[in-house]
Amino acid sequence: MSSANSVSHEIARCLRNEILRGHYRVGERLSSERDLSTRFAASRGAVREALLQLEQLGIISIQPGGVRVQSINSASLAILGPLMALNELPVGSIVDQFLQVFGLLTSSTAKSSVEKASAEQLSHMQELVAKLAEQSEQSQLVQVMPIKLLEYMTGVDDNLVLRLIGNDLKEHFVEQMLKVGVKPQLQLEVGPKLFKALSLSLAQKNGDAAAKAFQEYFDQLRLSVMDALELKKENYSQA
Amino acid sequence: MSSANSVSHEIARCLRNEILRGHYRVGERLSSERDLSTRFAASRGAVREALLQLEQLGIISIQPGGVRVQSINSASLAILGPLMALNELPVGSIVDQFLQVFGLLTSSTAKSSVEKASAEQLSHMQELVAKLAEQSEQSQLVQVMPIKLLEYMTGVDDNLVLRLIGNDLKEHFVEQMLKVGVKPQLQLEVGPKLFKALSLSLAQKNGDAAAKAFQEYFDQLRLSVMDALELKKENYSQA
DNA sequence: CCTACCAATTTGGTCGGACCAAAAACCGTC
DNA sequence: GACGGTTTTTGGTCCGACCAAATTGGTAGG
Repeated sequence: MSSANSVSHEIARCLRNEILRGHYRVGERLSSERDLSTRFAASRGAVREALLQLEQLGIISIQPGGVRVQSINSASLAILGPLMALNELPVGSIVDQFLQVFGLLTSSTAKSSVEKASAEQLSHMQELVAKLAEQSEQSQLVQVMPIKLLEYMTGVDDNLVLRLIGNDLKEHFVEQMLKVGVKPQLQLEVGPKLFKALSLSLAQKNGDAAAKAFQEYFDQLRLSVMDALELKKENYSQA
Repeated sequence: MSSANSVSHEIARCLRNEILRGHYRVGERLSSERDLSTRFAASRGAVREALLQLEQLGIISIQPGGVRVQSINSASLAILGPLMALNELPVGSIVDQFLQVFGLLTSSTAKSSVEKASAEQLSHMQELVAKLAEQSEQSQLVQVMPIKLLEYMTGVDDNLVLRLIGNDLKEHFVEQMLKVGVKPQLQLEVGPKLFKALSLSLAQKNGDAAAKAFQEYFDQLRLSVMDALELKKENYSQA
């Protein structure tokens, strides 16, 4: 990112959270730029830049006469991150939905990439999978997700639309999960099972098999993440 | 949208197109805000607001010392629209990729919504399908895509992540295709086939069947759209 | 009492000039 | 040719001002 600590970004963050938390009703007018500049003890220019960001996120609509709050349902994908970062703990349902979609896209990418891959690329994927399998045997590292492999597959698939969605999804989510410190406890056999299935599907250049392997993996991951979230939640309520 | 005809938006549009057209190399420095304000005969404030928009799109990075161009691969999903609107005719490969992903997400939505739907919702979907089938028999209207049905299914599914992706995808694409005037000539039996399959899957509350129906429909649609694009392309090169 | 219309006010959009801190560019030195 | 310090450039912010469009509020008419 750029200067995320600038005044305008700070104002944007604040207003964004207020809106996401439901402090305003849909269609309601926000304070005027001048009032906001007073409230935040900032110049009107800074406020304008902040509002412009929120407009790009699709949560407000700037028009002569006033700034109006829009429904989150009509927002841009980029609000996902802020939405999940709202509370100390992301809302479970959204995380679940996220993993569902992410799994879907990942499976599709896997299928496509395996089918498109050259012999050379296939063997490189094999290498990556082997390395992952090795690591997973030695230690249950932070490395819950075979990100490297995924990125490589994304490159092979070369579907810009898919890549762009992945950008927004990853950027605003993965880091968020890591920050919260959710460490899903996958069943021990889930990882190796994925790698074995992947290795096989690569050897056979079977895209559907690769897709299915990822799909099953993500289903397990979803369950684990939800469990981990539950656990965290209890800890919070105790503290 | 808001005041899309404002100076700052106009500057943003111009610079955006330049970047997307590859007038700058990745990492290259853009002109300074002051120089840009001279070039566009605008105030520095307007230029700043324009740059801020491009930053939100993820195609530039603003930092003290200079504005740098970023790779489109690391951009946000929101550049899809502008990317396709670059030339009179959108690039075929992107349209293809788009329809691929859109079909995938639609199928997923269909599956989920059918499985989640209440009896009431199911019957409403049946109605919509019936209405569509009726229309498709009478006339080959503009109505290539059962948008109404899709929106309703999205509502039933109630997956925010999916909905947000859909927002960005639809907003920037569907209107674009309509503007260009691409009218895919679907095989006559494709539409009715979809409706029949959908109706059946609804009656049986079979999500997988609904998903499959949409998948096949989109596969056909993809082919038709690509053909239509080819045709348009030839017309252009003749003119 | 409600409606339609008109004026005053508010609001966003733009401009110009100014200052600061950080980064980049430059240049002399070793 | 490489290093370190100075100068310049660049983004970040602020202030005050003007315009046009939208909102608001009051007024006259039904």
